[in-house]
Parts: sequence; C-alpha cells; structure tokens
Amino acid sequence: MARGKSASYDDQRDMILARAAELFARHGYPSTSMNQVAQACNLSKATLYHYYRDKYSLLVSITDGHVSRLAAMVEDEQVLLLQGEARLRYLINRIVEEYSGAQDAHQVLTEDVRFLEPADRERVLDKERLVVSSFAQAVADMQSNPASAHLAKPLTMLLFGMVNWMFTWMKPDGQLNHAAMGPIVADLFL
Amino acid sequence: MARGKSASYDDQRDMILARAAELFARHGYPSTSMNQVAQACNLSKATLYHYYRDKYSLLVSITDGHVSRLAAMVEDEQVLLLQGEARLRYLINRIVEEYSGAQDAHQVLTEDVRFLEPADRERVLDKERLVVSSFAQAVADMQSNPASAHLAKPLTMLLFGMVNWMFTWMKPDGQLNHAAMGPIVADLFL
DNA sequence: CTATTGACCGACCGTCCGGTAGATTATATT
DNA sequence: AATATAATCTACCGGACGGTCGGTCAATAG
Repeated sequence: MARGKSASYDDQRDMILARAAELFARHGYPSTSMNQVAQACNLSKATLYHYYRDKYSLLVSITDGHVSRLAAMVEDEQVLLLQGEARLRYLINRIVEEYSGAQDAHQVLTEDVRFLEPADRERVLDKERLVVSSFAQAVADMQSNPASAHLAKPLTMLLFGMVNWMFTWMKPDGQLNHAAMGPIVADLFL
Repeated sequence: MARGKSASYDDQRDMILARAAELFARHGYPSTSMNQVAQACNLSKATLYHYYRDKYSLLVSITDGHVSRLAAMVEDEQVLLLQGEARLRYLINRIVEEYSGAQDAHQVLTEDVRFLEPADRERVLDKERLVVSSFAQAVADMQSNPASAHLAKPLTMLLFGMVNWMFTWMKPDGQLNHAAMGPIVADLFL
C-alpha cells in the first residue's frame, strides 16, 4: 500500500557523494556549505537532507568509503601471491592507480579526517594503518641487511610521502600521468 | 606629547602569530575562530584586533613569513658555495631543520594557502617556486645521464613529497627526530 | 480508486562568526 | 602636571551557517 525507494536512489546518493567530495577537496570540509553542495547537485537543500542525514555523514561516507577501497586492495589475492620486489612494485602501482581515480576522496581523507568524531576517526585510521603496515611488511622483506631492519617503517612513510604528495602537484591533463609515475616511484625507492 | 608603541608590541604580535599558527594547523583556518585565538593568547577579542587588522592578515603573515624564511635559506651564501651531492645533501638537511622549527606554519602553508586571495597566493607561491627550482637545479646537476634529465622535476617533487609528509607522521617526542631524518632522506634519494 | 509514502521545495530558526563601537585605564612625552 | 594616545575591555551587530518545518505532487501497492 505504499511506494518503494526509487531505482535511482543509490545513484543519487553516489552522485551527491562525488560532488560533495569535489567541494570538500577544493574548499575544505568546514568551509563548504550544504547550500553549495545542494547547488552543485541541482537539488534544494531540503532534498539533499532527504538523502543524507546531515553534513557530517557526507564526510564519514567519503573518508570511510575511500579507505575501505584501499584496505580491500592490499588484501587482494593477487598481492598475496607475489613476493619481494615484485610485490612492492605491484603495491605501488596499484595504490597510485587507486589514487588517480579518487583524487578528491583522497584529499578529503588526508586533510579532513581531523573533523571526524573520535570513534569514526579511529575506525578510519585503523583501516589506514592496515594499508600502511601491509606496505611496511613488503618494505621490510626487501631489507637484506638486518642492521637496517629498523629503517623499514620510516622508509615506508617516506614512500607514502612521495605517493600522497603526488596529487598536490600533478595536473590531471599534464604529460605526466599517474600510470607513468608508479614505476618512477618504485625505481627511486628500490 | 603622546605615547609610542610599547616595547612589547612586536613580542605580542609574534606570540599571537605563533598561537594562531598552532590553532590553524590543528583545526584549519576557516574553522578556527577569532575567539579561540584570543583565548589562546589570554586576550579579549577586541585586543587581538588591536594587534592584527583582521583574521585574514594572520593567515597572510603566517604563510608569507614561513615561505620567506625558506626562500632566504636557499639563497644563503653557504648553499651557493657547494656543488653536486654535497649541495643537495646540505639543502635537504637545511629544509628538514627549518621545517622542524616551524611545523605549524608549514602545515598552514601547505593546507591553507588556498584561502589566500589570488594576489597574495601568487606572491606566496612564487616564493615557493623559487625554493622548488633551487632544489630542482641541484637535482638536475646530479643527473649524469642526459637521457634522464627530463626526470629532474618529477624527482624533485617526489623529494618534496617525502619531506613535506614528514610532519604528518613524526611525533615531536619520538625517538626519530628531524635531524636524523635528513641523512636518511638524502641516502634514499641518492 | 484510494491510502500511503518517496521525492522534492521555499521559508524559516537558533547559533555562532568576524568585526566594531565606545568606554576606561595606563603610560610616554612635552 | 597635562595630555595625547596605546592597551585593554564589555557589549553589541549583521550575516551566514546547519538544519527543520510544513507542505505539494506524483508513483505505486492493495
């Protein structure tokens, strides 16, 4: 005796999330207004609130969604099959590829995670730590000299520095695309 | 027949700038209120406005001051005397050292520069480009193989990625201090 | 055919923000 | 000592923000 959710309901939510991520990335979460998000979606603010409870839930969905995709990536079966240098190179290529398709979400993750409430923030950071430790393990396996084993973690963080910083300076339309950067990063690091 | 500025005037301004940088770094420029800044300085908001015209001028002073110190560093006479690897190593050590003493200002520079008005932003970014090109020159001088000369710029950006990302993960009280990281970064890069 | 609910909207509310007005006290210079 | 001005404060303002209210319209299940 009633009406079900529209078939386009999930599409609308995805569309809103993508527009919100773009605005959050450009202006930052706190200084993006819900009026701006609604306008970017060609919806009234009240309708926007029909799809998402509040502004905060947009931030949670963007960050958690992105970091979950990264976590799923490092636990991919293909990664587990590889060893040594091949594994590290594969991981680097995969994460660079993942970033290139989600630059907005990635910037929101790195810059706006501090606006999450503690419980949400810890959940997101735990998934992030899972990703980092997966890389750190691959780096540690490369250290032939046991004397430099304690350097695995800092070196991994330097690696993440190179990769995370890429979206800062790479133009999407530049001659240097993300796919080409993966091997360059790997060559420098190894 | 009147009264000049207090001797502590400049000290007060410096103190306010340091507290503001700390708050901007922690919460972001837009979501730091002038009430918070005033409270952190143990001043009333009106007194805060006695020392700085408006909130925006705090952002300009923090970013411009920091990037100007970096620009002065790369133009230091000592840098110009060195050549090749020694020069690059010296530059890396100097910039890591500079960052470690101005972590708040550095984070504000990288994350809140987008809130500067175009004219101010360009002036700041021009100084930043001066620093980057100084590093890029040192990197290019290291490329013995002319076939890989075109890699100098991307490699320089990867180097900045490692260094700029450091303040994200290094604890000020950790066993790994900034001074120790300079050579590690240089060793990895060379 | 009708009851129910999803999709959508304009107008509005309470709160907090950046910034100011106006007054008071302290002090350097004549 | 007189006085101009620095230094400081409390109280306040207009406006933007996140979010809600009350309601319209049409799709659909019974």
